[in-house]
Amino acid sequence: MYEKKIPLPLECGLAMTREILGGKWKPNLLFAISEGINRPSQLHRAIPQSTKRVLNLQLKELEEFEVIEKKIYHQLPPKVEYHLTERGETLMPLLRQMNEWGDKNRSFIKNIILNRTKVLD
Amino acid sequence: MYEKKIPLPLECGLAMTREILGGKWKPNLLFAISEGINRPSQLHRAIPQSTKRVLNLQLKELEEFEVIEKKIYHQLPPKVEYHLTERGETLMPLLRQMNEWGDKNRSFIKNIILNRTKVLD
DNA sequence: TATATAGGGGATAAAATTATCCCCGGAGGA
DNA sequence: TCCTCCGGGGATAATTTTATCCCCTATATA
Repeated sequence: MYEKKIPLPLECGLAMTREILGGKWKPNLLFAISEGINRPSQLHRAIPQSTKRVLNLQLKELEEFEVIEKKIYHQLPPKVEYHLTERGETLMPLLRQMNEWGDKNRSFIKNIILNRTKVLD
Repeated sequence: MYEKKIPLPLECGLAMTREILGGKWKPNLLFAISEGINRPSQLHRAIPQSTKRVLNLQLKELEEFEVIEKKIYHQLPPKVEYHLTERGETLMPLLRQMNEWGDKNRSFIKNIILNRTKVLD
């Protein structure tokens, strides 16, 4: 695991939340898991822009902070499931709000992004 | 401005919100501005872990997405104020929730972070 | 035998974000 | 004259995060 050289401010609530939800795919993973997409391969299919590898890394971090838990079925073929913990459930209202805000403002943001380069020529 | 090589998924609400709030100091800036800390120098004093430079960059991005607006008083010495736009106001519930969640879970997260290295020896 | 599925990770490259350094103009005070 | 404050930014380094590549076990199926 990567060890930060610049420590994060442990007194700041915003920084704490950022530490948990800051990963690029973490909100999507949590959302998907909350919707019953629990197995690694399913999650990868649900988020195909990412990679197995990256998703595994982010899942591991979510697990480290006990926001999700990993159930390993010792079978062959192997089976693994991720589920939200109680702590993880408390994040869902936040995630839903994020998703809503993004949806409501999408077209506006989209325009700004798409027009950035076009304005210059 | 940096131009992304990997485009962000414009269809995803979560990604949209991340695009706006993802910067390291953006939540803190918005929070501070909402509390009446409006001038650049004040903001820097409020967030001394960061730098004028970095704060300026992040403020500019927040401005680009019309989450804050910049009022320039053409005076000497110069005076500048940032204020939330209506769009920016709609982010505040989200930011407050982030802050609360982080506060409530701080001690737990703190322990995990602080014990990471200690466990190994 | 070859390919697909399930699960996984080490090593390294690339991308993206932050930080640092040092400079600018102009006003005011010691 | 020197230092402080207000505002700002270019250039570049450093840090941090993601992505890519390729390999692993084992079962099942064409």
